[in-house]
Amino acid sequence: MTTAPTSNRYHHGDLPNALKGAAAEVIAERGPSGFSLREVARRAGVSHAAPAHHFRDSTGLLTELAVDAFRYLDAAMSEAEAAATDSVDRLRLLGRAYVEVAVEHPAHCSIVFRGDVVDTTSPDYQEWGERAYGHLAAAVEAVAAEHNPDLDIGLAASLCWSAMQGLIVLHPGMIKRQELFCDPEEITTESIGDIAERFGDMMMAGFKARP
Amino acid sequence: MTTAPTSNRYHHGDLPNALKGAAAEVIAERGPSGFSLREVARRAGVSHAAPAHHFRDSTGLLTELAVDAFRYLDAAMSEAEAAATDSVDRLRLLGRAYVEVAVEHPAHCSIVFRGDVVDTTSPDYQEWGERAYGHLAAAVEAVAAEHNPDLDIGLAASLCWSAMQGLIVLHPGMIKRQELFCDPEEITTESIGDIAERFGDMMMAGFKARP
DNA sequence: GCGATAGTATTGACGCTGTCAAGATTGGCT
DNA sequence: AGCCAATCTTGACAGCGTCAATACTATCGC
Repeated sequence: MTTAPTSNRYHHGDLPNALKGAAAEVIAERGPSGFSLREVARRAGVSHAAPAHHFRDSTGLLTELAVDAFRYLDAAMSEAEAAATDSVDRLRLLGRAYVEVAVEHPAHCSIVFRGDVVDTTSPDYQEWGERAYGHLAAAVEAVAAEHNPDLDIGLAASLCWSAMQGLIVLHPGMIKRQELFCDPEEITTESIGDIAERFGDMMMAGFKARP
Repeated sequence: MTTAPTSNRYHHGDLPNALKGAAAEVIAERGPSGFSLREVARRAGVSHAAPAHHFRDSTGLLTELAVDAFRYLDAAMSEAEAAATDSVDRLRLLGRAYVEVAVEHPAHCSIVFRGDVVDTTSPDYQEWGERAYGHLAAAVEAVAAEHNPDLDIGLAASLCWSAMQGLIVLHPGMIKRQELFCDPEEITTESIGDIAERFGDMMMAGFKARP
């Protein structure tokens, strides 16, 4: 965005971002296992060894993508918070935001917790991951303050995150299952965002319940 | 188990299972991205092209592993059902069973929903997946019958499955997070199975709540 | 007993991959 | 101007998945 249209210059201009974009494209098309540094370099119009100068190796590039996933999450969650009317609505919208980021950035989100291809010990990774989690924990805390002071904040936040992450992973199978095992008439066209909200409501009913 | 100890016979005896075992080993050690057909063949003591005669290609082998994941799940869930005292306990134990299968068979479970490396349209995959889901849906139905007839069975079952699947994926990060951001004294050594049960209780509090 | 046959495993080849070392090109600083 | 550091290319190497061709073996019909 900031630099000129590369053209036939020896220096690319903004190769790191071009590579990240190409990588996201490849992974979105073929899945994480279809990713290859050489293919990414090809799409960015540079030689096969160029990426190594900006990202040490394939793990370096994928780790940057994972951090970007958290950055997207952070941004979307901030927006959701601004739009919320109360604490319950806020948590519901955070859930929706989470899965919608996964829809918008499938490549980033498909590798963000893949410890075998991402360096999860990277400071950036940990910092931005913690930041995203912070949104969730704060929202759960607000719900607890308002509806149930005995709620285990950490456990409830983990449950929310797990449910949303699981939903993202399982959703394709849920669709396919509907087509295979359900009557055509009872097939829902409900979006994943709507399911996320309903998940949120179900969990929050549990959060409010006192022992 | 059924055949002789291979020794120096030209024919292996039970190569398919040997290959599956070796594949599970490699994936458990190095993650899905570290998997390679040639390494698997090496560990089974056969030539690099031998696997192709039993599993068409790497997707074929990994799909078999994914189906085995569902089989392990089916077995563990059946056991859990037998041990349960009531409908709520049954659902709780199913959750524990799910994550404990993932602990016992990390390789199988790390690829079971990876559509890019597994053929999720395979009849075996769909049949055994549906069977595992059946345990969960039936247990949710029992809870609904006893505590809340208005409960959306499908949604609640999906939420349970999502939460458990998400827990498995996020648990390593949860551990690391504790070490990084928590006071050493408030670090829990709670097992993933215990967390699964507490997740279950939290969700069930929501299932019981009527609007 | 014996040969045909189908099943099982090997060998070798191909193009693809990640990574490293060495060299070429460029922009900017002194 | 001249030099340096950053950037990119080229070439090489071993490892990978997959295919075709070949070797070996168990078994069944005779």
